[in-house]
Amino acid sequence: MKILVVEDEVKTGDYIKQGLTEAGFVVELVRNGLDGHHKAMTGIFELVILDVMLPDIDGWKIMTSLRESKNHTPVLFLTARDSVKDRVKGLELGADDYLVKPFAFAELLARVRSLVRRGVATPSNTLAIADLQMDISSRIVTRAGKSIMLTSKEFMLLELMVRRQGEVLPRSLIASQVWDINFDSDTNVIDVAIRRLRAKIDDDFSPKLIQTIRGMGYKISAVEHD
Amino acid sequence: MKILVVEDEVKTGDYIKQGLTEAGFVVELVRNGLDGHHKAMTGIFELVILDVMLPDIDGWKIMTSLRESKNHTPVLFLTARDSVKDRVKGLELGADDYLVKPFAFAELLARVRSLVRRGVATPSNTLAIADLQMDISSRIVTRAGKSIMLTSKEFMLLELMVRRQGEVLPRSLIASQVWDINFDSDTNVIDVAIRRLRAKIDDDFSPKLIQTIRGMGYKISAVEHD
DNA sequence: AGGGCGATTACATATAGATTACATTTCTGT
DNA sequence: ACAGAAATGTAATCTATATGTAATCGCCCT
Repeated sequence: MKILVVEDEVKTGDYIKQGLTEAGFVVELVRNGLDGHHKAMTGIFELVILDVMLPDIDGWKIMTSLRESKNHTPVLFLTARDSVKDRVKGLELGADDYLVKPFAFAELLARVRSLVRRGVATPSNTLAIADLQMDISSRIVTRAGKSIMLTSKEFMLLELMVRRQGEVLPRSLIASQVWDINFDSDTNVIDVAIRRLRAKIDDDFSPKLIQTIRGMGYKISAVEHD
Repeated sequence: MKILVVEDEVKTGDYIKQGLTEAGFVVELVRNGLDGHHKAMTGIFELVILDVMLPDIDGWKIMTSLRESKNHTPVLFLTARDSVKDRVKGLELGADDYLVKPFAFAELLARVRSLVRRGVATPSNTLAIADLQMDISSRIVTRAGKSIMLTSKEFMLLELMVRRQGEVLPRSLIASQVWDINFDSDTNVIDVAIRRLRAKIDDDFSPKLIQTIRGMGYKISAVEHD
């Protein structure tokens, strides 16, 4: 659930980042159009929040360029007050929604949620695998009926794995989705995080959900392999 | 809770906003139909006050569109003259009330209060969680039968949390719903407010209702976790 | 058997939130 | 209009803990 925010105003950017992070998203904040464009093109984001007014490349160009290269990541525009033209223009270029500054956070969150939901198949806000259940909005995780408290990182990690259950997730993928993108490879945060997660959800009595695929990464699945 | 006012006449708009703010509501004022419509659609408002006569999209259209997309936020119309046709039209479209301009502010306030209290989400005007009860209109809160006096901010905060019990509410969301904070992330008003609320409703004897979800926000729920 | 990968553990540190005291603003009653 | 009280916001300090780092262990695998 990664969101890219391209915003040059420091305060606004920080505000958005913090808020969305609290709401459970992984947020990457970039303060200029060039980097923004570059990052957006990688396509690993589920949503791009784009300020129209940027010092270098403006929001429209990024948007246009994105769509030209068949990138259909939902885009939410931030426009200045009193520029109805801008909003119309944005929607014509293929933006999915817009927001007029200044805005209340609740409003941003509402829009983000609706855009993200549209993109991904999340009918309800609960995920499950075997006897493990996770409710995204209340952040309650249960295994065999017993409720489990997870920390923020643990929760994000588990959410990612359950969303893509059955797949083997390379460390690099996990790193880019749960941690910040530029990641020095000589760290073992992920291993440690997995360890901590296992300690909480895979006790000795039930079948192990998290498997290690040596040399490849980690996988979560209901059936145990040898 | 939050009220959206869509009104193009500057003077009237400011007047309404100021009055309602003084009456303890959080008010968002928008001066054209396009933005008004857009904002109303987010559904974060408890009431929408709509001027019928707007330069771009008129009030009826906004209303209709809102109802078409299953948005049942109460709507209060402001009409220019007392034409029975208009009144009927409005009510047919699903408006909840109307007011003829010019009006005395006291009158507006009375209607607003009655609409807000019987909001869709609250068939009765009491909310409850575990052994805590809150009567919205009389503003009486009791825990285990014992009545508790809350200040205005405390009440709004609790009301928000109880209305969305079980959900984790990010600080920024709380800020935008209970305070009129938009871009001021470096304040700890919310933490302090929570502290004060806890002191009143979560004593040492009964199970704690308000939980802190580190890095995420706060949540109110009947069941305690470890 | 040994090289490499992952598991495990202990530790350091950064940070979020709790708490408290104080300042300021708003309300109330005369 | 004023004084005093109550509510609310600000700031500083304290505390708990989430998370990252690094060092060591263990065990597959060819």
